[in-house]
Amino acid sequence: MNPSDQLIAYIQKLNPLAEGDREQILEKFKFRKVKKNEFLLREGEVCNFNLFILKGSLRMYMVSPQGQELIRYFAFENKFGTDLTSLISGSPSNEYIQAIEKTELFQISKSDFLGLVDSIPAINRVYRNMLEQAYVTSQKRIYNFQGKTALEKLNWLLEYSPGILARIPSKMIASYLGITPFTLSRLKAEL
Amino acid sequence: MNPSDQLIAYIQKLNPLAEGDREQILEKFKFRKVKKNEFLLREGEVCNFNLFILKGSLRMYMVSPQGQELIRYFAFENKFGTDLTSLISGSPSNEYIQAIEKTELFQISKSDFLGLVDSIPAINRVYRNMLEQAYVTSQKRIYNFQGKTALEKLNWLLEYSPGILARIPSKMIASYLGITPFTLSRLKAEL
DNA sequence: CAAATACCTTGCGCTATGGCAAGCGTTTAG
DNA sequence: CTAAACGCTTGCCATAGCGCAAGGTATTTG
Repeated sequence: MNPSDQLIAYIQKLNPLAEGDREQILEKFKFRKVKKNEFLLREGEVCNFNLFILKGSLRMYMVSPQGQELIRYFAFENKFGTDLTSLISGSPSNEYIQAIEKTELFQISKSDFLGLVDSIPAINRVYRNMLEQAYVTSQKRIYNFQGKTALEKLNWLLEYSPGILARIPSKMIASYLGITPFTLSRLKAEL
Repeated sequence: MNPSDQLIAYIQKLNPLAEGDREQILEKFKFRKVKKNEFLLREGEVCNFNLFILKGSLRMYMVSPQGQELIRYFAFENKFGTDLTSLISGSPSNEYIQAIEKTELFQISKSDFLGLVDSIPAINRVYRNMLEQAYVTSQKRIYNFQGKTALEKLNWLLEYSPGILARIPSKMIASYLGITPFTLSRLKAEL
């Protein structure tokens, strides 16, 4: 499937498009290839774009005062990704967004995106869905990590995202789970 | 300050009210007193209301499959509180909402609230603020708990919510922090 | 292709936190 | 007002997970 069809298919799963919407939408989304480890956003920058991932994966993370990377989210193909907090507020981001693999994506500026949100009902629905999902996802993460052992957290991750261990460096999985790479390595040995 | 003024003051801090808005708003919010430990929502029920707390406090929590209570949020005076996930989706809640203290609040039905969101700009702003805050709060919680020790989590809580230890049972604080009451008790002894 | 780099694993000892039991103080309810 | 219930503390022991160091493997880069 070509990139444009992939995006349109995603949108149409949420809401049908009216005559002419397709062109209006595709006009604003810019295709972009990013290399492995390339940054799309760095701490301190204002996030003024939204991304739709076609192929590959990104990670969103912050760096703690002690210099430790804390991963908040892995974004794979057919997901929108951005730093919502910075996007909404217009304030500088606390996060980095970085490609984990060689990645292909569509990028749209904040103003173009918000324009489409207002003018095209299907995109309005996409945005609402993003906000709701973002909230629900973070709630789930809180509830599933609360007082859980490393093994329980790992099992939870593997359940809703099987195969992730083979795709993403263990180091990053550990950071996402809030455990050390050592502990993760030992757990994997017992699976 | 009387309850009506308290609510109106809260709203006006976000956005000014137009002529006649006050009456329209107050008409829809019902004053309600709840006893300590009284439930406002139970797991399995659909959350079709929004609450504004005038006095007292609520807790939102879920019960894990192992029967453990996991507290997500404490809501104090001058805060809106609801189960956003259930409210938005219309699906049954995974949470309980319970009064921690004797509490006075305003309750508004989902439909009345969404009506005001559409008809009164200031309320629209209130809702947007709720959504953004909800998301930002949960992000903060994730980042501040990730790989942190019990003491670090406690210090973080005390910083943004000093005095909470004197007001809320330790048991609940422990549940919120994801540690055992025993550990919390020991930490308090060292503060 | 080779050297350098990054990543993963594993062993060892240590510490923080959990689990449990007992005792105390305070709140609740008849 | 009293008994029961509940919540908090504290001691003791068990253990999960961390920190560090060393060695092996894979990946990157020139």
